[in-house]
Amino acid sequence: MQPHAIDRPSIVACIEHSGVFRKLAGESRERLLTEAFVAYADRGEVIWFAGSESRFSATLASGYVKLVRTAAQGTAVTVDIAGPGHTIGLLAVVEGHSYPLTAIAVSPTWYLKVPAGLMRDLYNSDGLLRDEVLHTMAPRLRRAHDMMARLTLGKVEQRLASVVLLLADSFGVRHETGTTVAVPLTRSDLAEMAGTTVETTIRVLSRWSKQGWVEMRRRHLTVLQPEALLDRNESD
Amino acid sequence: MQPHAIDRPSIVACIEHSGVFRKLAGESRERLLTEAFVAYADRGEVIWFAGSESRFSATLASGYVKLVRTAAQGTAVTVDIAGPGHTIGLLAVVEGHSYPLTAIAVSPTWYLKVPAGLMRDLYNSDGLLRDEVLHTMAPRLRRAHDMMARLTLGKVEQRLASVVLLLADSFGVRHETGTTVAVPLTRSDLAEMAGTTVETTIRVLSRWSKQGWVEMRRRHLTVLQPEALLDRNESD
DNA sequence: ATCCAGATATGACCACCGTCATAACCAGGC
DNA sequence: GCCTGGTTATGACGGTGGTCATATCTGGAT
Repeated sequence: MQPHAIDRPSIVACIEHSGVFRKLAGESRERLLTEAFVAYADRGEVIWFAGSESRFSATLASGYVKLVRTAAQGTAVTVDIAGPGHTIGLLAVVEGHSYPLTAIAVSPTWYLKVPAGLMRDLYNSDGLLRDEVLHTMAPRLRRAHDMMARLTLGKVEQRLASVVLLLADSFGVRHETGTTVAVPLTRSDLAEMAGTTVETTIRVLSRWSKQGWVEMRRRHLTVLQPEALLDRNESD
Repeated sequence: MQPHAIDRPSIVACIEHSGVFRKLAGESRERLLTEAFVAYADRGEVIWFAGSESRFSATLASGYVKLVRTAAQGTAVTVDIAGPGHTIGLLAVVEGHSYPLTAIAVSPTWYLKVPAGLMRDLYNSDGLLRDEVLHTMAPRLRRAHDMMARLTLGKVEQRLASVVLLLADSFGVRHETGTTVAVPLTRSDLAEMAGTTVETTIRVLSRWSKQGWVEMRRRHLTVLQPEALLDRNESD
């Protein structure tokens, strides 16, 4: 059907690639296998809206999801990105709150849908899972603080450099010439993350492109000289 | 000695006011009482530096602490503020990492110093404590995402309004005329949080003051008309 | 094939705000 | 008392980057 869509993964495959569920065994694993199910979201599709009741968590098997905060006027800010192996909506489900952020697929995405009730049971009964949950939260909090710092301080070009480097670091595929960001993000997405406009983002990126620091194709970004981008942060 | 310093609290008092330790009982509580100890930090004193090995967590009894990220050039950004009852350094200690942020007291502060070894023992043995840790992390992550969004989007005045409202919300003391922020923050501190300069912060605040929206004394800020500040976010 | 929406690209204008300079003010130390 | 360092305050100037306008390019749908 969808030319770019990867084949539907099995539940076992979802579990095996997941940071949170991988080590799970015994009855917990059994329940996951029977009560959780695989779902699909197309590019641009909303998996859940901020403010809605949390009914399930999503463990990504393939594809990428952006977590967006929408302000009153409609302006949106992407505060985090999740990729294969990551689980989103975990805190909301465990704590019984509504989702704080809107989750939108940025590429065709297969994921494991774990109902809230099941997730809460597993969390309460399985000590191992609790540890794993904490271990996934810690880096996210650190990343959030990190980005906060980078976003507040400095000029737009530095902020964009930070965003691009973070993306290359978190979701980069390395090859001889450089590192390609695996997430198919538009300039508009990047702008949302760096807190600037599409126009400025385009301007900065094409400047970098002319310098030979990055290479761009539609929705694809390759970092050729990360040092050059790093320099953009230090200077000034 | 210090005229502004509040009297040294007892260990029991620290535990009772703490979100994390309050419910602790039995052996866990015993160990806390014998192995943890009360410490003091003066205004401006560094409790720990980012990057240093995490040797203890700090549970605040009185006073306020800012958590700061320092960039390469020396510019600092305040990413979070902790008040009485809050525990900081928890994740670093439990996960065995070094502190990700620098902790600086913004007012005379009494706190409970819990050694890393003890904290890890308690965390591993006491299921209740694990839950509490997660419950303290969740709002912090949400707050971080919230601030990220507010900081990226919009003009400086809006960002400052967000910061001030958040402070009034988290640490405000309400009385007839308005809400006073209990944390003794300088304009420079506010600037660090909003990602702007001291000068701009002063200009904006004195504009608000002339409008009668806020009232200022040295290191003290009272919000008189929160709606007016909220409007600053919506408009434009 | 054609059409269309979304993505990419570039230019002109000017408001906002960061930088620098200068000064008054306040608290604490001696 | 005086002096010192931190905080608050205000003005002038210039550049960054947001806004608007316009145009081309690409991929997917029919």
